[in-house]
Amino acid sequence: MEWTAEAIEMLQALWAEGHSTAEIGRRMGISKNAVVGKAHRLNLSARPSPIRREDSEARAADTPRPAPAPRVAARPAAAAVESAPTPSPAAPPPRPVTAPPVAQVTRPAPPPPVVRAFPRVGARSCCWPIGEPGTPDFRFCTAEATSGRPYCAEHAAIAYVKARDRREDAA
DNA sequence: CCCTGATTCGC
DNA sequence: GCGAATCAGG
Repeated sequence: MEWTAEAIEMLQALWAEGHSTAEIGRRMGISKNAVVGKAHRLNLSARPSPIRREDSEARAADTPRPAPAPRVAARPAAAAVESAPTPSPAAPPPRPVTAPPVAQVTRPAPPPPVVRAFPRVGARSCCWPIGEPGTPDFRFCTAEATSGRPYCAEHAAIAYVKARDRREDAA
């Protein structure tokens, strides 16, 4: 693979659009390894990795436990329905009266409702890039994005390809 | 087995 | 520098 300036820009553009490395590879006709390798070399490796490579033995001795990870539940509406915890049909365990008297003094403050009032989720502009990123005439598509998609209908058709058989397309 | 990204290492 | 092989997790 000859990494021309154009190729690198395309890689960065697709990378910035959030495509997977394999997807970028497909769109550019190269392997995902090439994409990952180049991205790594370009120091733009910033995508959330599914895995964590760290030796667990070295840090086993001193586990500082930096943060208790206060599970901030965001996402108000979407995709929160199906993961609802099943309420146990059995009766709730009666609190034994022998509970330590000072145990419940410090009640954790109830988390404030994280209801972000989204301005309008369904009516944003298409974010399909027009032109070469970094050049003065670079802009984004001004059409209205379809609901739930970052692109307008026209560009969504280009951006989203059929799940199978997407070996090559309009790149 | 499909996917994901990360790292290694011969070239 | 490159990327296939490999690793590691979902």
